[in-house]
Amino acid sequence: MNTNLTRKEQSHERIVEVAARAIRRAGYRGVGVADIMKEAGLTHGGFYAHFASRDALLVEAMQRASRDNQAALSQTIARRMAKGHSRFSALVGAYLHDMHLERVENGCVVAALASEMTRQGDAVQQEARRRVMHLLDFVRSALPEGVEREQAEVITATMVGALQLARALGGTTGRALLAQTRDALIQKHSPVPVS
Amino acid sequence: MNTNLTRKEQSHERIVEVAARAIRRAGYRGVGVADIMKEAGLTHGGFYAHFASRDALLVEAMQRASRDNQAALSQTIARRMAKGHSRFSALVGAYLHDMHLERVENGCVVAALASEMTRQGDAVQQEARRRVMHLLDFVRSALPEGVEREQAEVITATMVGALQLARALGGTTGRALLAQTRDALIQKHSPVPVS
DNA sequence: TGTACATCAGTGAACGCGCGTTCACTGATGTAC
DNA sequence: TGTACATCAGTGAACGCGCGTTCACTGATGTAC
Repeated sequence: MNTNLTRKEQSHERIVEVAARAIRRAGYRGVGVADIMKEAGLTHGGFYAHFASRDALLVEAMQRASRDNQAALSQTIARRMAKGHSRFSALVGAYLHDMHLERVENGCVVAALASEMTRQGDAVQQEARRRVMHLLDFVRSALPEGVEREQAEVITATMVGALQLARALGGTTGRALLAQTRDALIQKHSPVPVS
Repeated sequence: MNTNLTRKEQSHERIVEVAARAIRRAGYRGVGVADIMKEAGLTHGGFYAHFASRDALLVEAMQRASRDNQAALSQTIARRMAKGHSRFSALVGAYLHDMHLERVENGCVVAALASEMTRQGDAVQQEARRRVMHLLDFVRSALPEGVEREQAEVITATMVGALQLARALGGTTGRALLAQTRDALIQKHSPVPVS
């Protein structure tokens, strides 16, 4: 943790970090202000010295969740590329990894919250749009040569949908759906078509 | 409405119907028991003469939403097939219709609630799994000849994900993502490959 | 056909609980001289 | 270096509100004779 930060800035960071995990685990409405503050080692009264409202925290938490997740994905992708994977198959393998079935709180914020996004206040919805756009950019930048840029939208939809359905199904069925989707995406967009 | 039903059964049906729309519009936690009863023309006190708990209503509401939506989809698909579409392109066109961007409350219950499913009580989660399985069956039964049955999982994931992302993005961007996904799915699984 | 009673379906007040937000206060940290 | 004071960051009680659930009661419907 950066020690150049004020005592208050450190608390702020801690609250946002806790919230970034909490909203992915429990949903936008799943965890209260008091719980988040407690998990950050504080009491709930101080909350409004840090944020204008609960929604303001949600906005920062989404940014943080998105940043952390894409950093983690980038690392995994780099590792896989070092082992000989293409950038694209590394992305698909990392995003649709079995680990993300259980560990929702460390995963993609879009997949964790997609169906709730349209039901939030204006500020949260606006940030949600940005997070979706950002995910689209991330996928777009990993597309193989020769694949139309617009395919990023379809691929992202497929990955987000697959992760959600696999989580909802759970168990063996869920893992099978995830594996099926991984294979289909990688095969379809592999540089050398199998025909 | 079936007149063979008791007065009480008619009320029950009405409550479930209202709830089936409410959960898709506002999420599992978005509408209270009192609101639902009011919209059904009743007062909240009578609720527990109809359901053991709020969760019990959610289970019935999901079944109802699923049934209603698949009936509507089937009709639309039949109309499109009569105009010369293949069953599969009729399904994709119906499911990913622009209309469903706004009209969440009449749309697919899985797309409306996917990311919230893992956060519900046991009974609701179990019913959610059934709804996902049912949607997979529905898509599977519309696959073109020669397409592997397992592709239903990938196609369903793509459609559910696309609808959610398009809703979250909203406006022109959302409609573009939806159109892109429609085209890609229909082209990929068209009986005569364009190559 | 009419009367007396039982059952049914729904009413509305109330309870307990949790939540977002506010606020007067406290102890720690930083600053001026 | 030490003292006096201001500012900062956080505390914890309290408020208002909405929600799921319970329950004693009421008016309507059905049934027995």
